[in-house]
Amino acid sequence: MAKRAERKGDPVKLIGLLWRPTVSTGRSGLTPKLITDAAIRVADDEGLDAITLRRVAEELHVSAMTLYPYIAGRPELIELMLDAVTGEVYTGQDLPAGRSDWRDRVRHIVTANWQHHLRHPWTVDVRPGRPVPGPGASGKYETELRALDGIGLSDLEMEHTLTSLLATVSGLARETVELNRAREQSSQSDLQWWNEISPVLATAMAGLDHPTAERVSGTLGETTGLSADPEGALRHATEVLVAGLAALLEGR
Amino acid sequence: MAKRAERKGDPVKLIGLLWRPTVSTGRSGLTPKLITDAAIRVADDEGLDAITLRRVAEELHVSAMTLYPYIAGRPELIELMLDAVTGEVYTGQDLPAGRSDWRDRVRHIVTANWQHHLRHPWTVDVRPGRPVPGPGASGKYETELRALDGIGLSDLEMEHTLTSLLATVSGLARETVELNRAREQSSQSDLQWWNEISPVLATAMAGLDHPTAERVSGTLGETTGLSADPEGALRHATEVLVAGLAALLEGR
DNA sequence: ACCTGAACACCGTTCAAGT
DNA sequence: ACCTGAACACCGTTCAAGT
Repeated sequence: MAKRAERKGDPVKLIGLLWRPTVSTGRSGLTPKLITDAAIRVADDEGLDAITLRRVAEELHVSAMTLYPYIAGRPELIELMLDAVTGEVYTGQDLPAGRSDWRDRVRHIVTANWQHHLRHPWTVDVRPGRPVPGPGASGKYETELRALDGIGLSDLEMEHTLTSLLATVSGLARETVELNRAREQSSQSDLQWWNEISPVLATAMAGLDHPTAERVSGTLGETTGLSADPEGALRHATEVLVAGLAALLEGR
Repeated sequence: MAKRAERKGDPVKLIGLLWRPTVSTGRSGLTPKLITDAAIRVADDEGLDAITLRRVAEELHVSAMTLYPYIAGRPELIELMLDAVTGEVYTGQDLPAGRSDWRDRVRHIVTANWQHHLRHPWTVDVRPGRPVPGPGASGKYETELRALDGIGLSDLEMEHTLTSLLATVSGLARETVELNRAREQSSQSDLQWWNEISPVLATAMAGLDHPTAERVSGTLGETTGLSADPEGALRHATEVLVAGLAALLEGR
């Protein structure tokens, strides 16, 4: 486990794999791309923890050690997986830059990234590192910056807006994904869960007074039926961001 | 690894541990709190991956198996660690609700949480699950909601504002933390790193045209000397949020 | 009654041995 | 030249054995 995190990996080698994924080096017919696609299937179904070289190799009917010459190691494989799905965030739908109103372009970036994380839940579990740009991430970055270009923001403001926007989306997607996982694992709705917890919690918290928290989470539960509402938070955050950018641009 | 994620853990037991951490069950003198504090020291220095029961037990001069009766298991220990540091986000500084301008209260929440994540970098690596409220998280939630109370937002808007705000901070802190880790591990500055990568990358990307991305990351590099700037993105996002909330409130 | 050693079923990765 | 089995140094957790 500790060992996993320690190996550094060679960025130059990774770039080669990212940009030339169909070059085969062996006689088994394997390519980085074939391995990556198989791994994405496994991760979509079983989560990032299921991505072990033994498990992916099994999927491809080879031994785990066969994979090493093609993908260098586990961290590199995950980078390859991430870049592959990142490149598909806008496939099958129109590009954000196509919308005439910049507000709609911002909203489109938000929903496309949200759907992307829910389609590939493991993406919220991947630790970011020093970004080594692959074709997928590069193309997405260009697509999204274009949607923010020409509306009156400076280059730096465009970069900061996009970076923070994507951090908000992925942070809230992470909460949603893990909540869904918890719901599945316990096969309990939020209400059932709460009913099991609350008597114990009431005893534990006896004497403590958190009036604001009680009022607000009471309202949340009554309005949404949920104990936490990251998706609602994202809708709200998107509109606040749009209003804030508009105010910023108007003041010029 | 897969096994780690699979064990569910008993929430009722966890609540007991969270709220009565100094109850000792054995003759070794250990308590959940002592174990938790030792684990936090290890994690602050060596990261979340270093939190193995063997490693924590070594710190306390007992065997790994001794810990089980006190902390139930690794996932529960991490929850205990997280709640403990969460309770200290505002210790040693004034509470956000003390500021007279709500804008300053929002900014205070942002900086306190940012510093918290940088002080305990492992916090950005903990997977959120179904939240089991401990004393630390409950107190912080009350503190932060109070800072947003009475400025004209509905209960639901307060909740959504806080949730999205914290997701943005932790998402950007996560990027910063992992960037710092990568910089330490490679002992390379962003510039050195870039000089090693860019010739290989230029060859790989030959023929591809990403004019907006090139222009914007060029500006970012020239202005900040960095290849990525999550901290700047947070400053920008905070001001946009404040402006957006102000616009929302004015329209009423 | 509490503590712990050995054991189980996993990991990523290396390296020598097979084909 | 490519593929792979055994081995190494780890995990979390269980359970029977020790004190």
